[in-house]
Amino acid sequence: MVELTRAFSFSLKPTPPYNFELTVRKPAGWDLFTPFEIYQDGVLSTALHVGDMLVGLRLSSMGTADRPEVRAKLFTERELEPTQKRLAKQSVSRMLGAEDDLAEFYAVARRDPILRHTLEDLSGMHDTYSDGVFGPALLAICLQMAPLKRSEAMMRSIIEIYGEVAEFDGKRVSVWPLPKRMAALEPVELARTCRLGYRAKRIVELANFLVDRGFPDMGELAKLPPEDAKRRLMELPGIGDYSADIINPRSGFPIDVWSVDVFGKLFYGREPKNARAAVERVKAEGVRRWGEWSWMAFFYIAQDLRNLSKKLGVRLRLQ
DNA sequence: GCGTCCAGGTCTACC
DNA sequence: GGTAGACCTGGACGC
Repeated sequence: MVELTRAFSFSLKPTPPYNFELTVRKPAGWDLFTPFEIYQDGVLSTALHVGDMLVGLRLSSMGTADRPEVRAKLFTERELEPTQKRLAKQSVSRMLGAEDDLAEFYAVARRDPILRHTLEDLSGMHDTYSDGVFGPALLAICLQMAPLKRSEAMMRSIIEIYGEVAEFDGKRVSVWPLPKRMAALEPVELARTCRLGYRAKRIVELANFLVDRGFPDMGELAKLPPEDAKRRLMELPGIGDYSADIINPRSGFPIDVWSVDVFGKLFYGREPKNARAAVERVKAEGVRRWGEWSWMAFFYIAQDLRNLSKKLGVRLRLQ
């Protein structure tokens, strides 16, 4: 456990519309940074690594979706220099999607027969990002070839056994481990302790790749053309087309055997008979329809399945 | 209770 | 360059 006793506060003025609650607590249950974060009375207590530094974060909203203001208190083990504080504030702003302008996507969505329904429910929901690729990559690997329940169990085990616990503001929050911690493990041990099966070997190889060769963080990846960022991500051990689409910031259309049913039904009115065989076809149709906004379309639809089922009169498989 | 199937993919050997 | 087959595990399902 790491006690984070130093703190500084700041506020962010995100680009409106910005709905704080929808952004930090996604309707489909996607975590902001860790499954162990705590949301109570409009306040999110979470923790993460910024670079190699463990930080705690207390987030709340002081504004509205149209005039947003996010109050943040950042906790660290040691006092930060002014420059470090400025960089940390920039990182938090980027990770919360505070600088992303939704206007162009919303213009596309309002004209789209499927997406327009999601705007009624999710207006102001921004996509969020982690700092490094290791956490999202672990998530993607745990999602491979497993029911969601089992994927969640694997992720929780990794964090509980090998992650760090941040203690700050009277709370304890467990976070994803850093690559250097996982690189030192024996795959057999990791597989046994976290019930990871063949994924353990891939995770250790991935950790060693990141430690030995380095890799751009999410901010650097976001500056690359999306196809270049995806190519870089697919160089990582255990990361293929689907996983790269999950990790790639602001890009991708990650169709798998679950989402192929959902989007098959939305596009063609029925679930494909052979889900695996239909992945490429459904993915191509999504990219054809939504182009550069494919990821945002996927993101908004995935968060709104229950409402879309009612509004469109189709039965969509929930997550 | 037991056997079989398959799930929010990726990698490798083989052609 | 394309593709079948292997890969951990555990819940669901049929019998």
